[in-house]
Amino acid sequence: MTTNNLPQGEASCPAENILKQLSGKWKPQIYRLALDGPLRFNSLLRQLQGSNKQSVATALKEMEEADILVKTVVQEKPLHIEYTLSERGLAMVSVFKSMEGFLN
Amino acid sequence: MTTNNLPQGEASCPAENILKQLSGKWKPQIYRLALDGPLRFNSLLRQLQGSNKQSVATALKEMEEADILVKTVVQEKPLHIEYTLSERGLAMVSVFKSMEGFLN
DNA sequence: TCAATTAGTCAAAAAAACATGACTACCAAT
DNA sequence: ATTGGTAGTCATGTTTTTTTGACTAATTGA
Repeated sequence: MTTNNLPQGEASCPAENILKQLSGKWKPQIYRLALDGPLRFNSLLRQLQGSNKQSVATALKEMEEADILVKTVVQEKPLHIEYTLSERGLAMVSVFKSMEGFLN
Repeated sequence: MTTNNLPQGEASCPAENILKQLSGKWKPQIYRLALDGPLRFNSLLRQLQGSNKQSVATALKEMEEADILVKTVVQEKPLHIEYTLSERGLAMVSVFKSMEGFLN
């Protein structure tokens, strides 16, 4: 059992939720790449040096659940999936911008 | 060995460093309490329900190393230690402010 | 001098996060 | 029919983070 039992993913400090949604080994990089355009699984995997399917899949799923990314099935030539920043995800660029002043 | 070998705590994505400095199970709460005034170890421990000495000590040390908190020995009545937000730490309030728009 | 409060450290265990390798399933082209 | 690309899942193992409980050491008040 976890030590503090709060409703559902609710932290005692508001920022905790956002921090969790953005942190982890791959999420910041995924977020950054998503700013440049839609992401595709295998391509992403190749771009994230040292990553692996499992971790990337988990990160994508969590970011989707957190409404940062939106997953779309693209009905085209090779029928594939795209991950794009949601409206909320795009708005979060302000959070990253605010961090840029602290690059020690 | 870690999968990516970059200089020293340098991440491939600038925000990663800041995110690391602020995340962890206790850091956001500690940060928040520090906004209200100087922190003292035992008092902090009591306020952070479900925490433990070790984790709090580690968080404090890391936040000090990241120049978020400053540790001071206070030469007073019961001779104690205080943790206060550094200039940089205080400035980081803007990062937390920017997160407040995303309280899902 | 005894007990409490100050602020921790240390070794070990438990829990959470991350990585590995095998496997699945669909579609398209050869 | 087989190969290769799409996007994953699953069980397992390793690594990192967090917790537990015992211990230390200086200071203070009775």
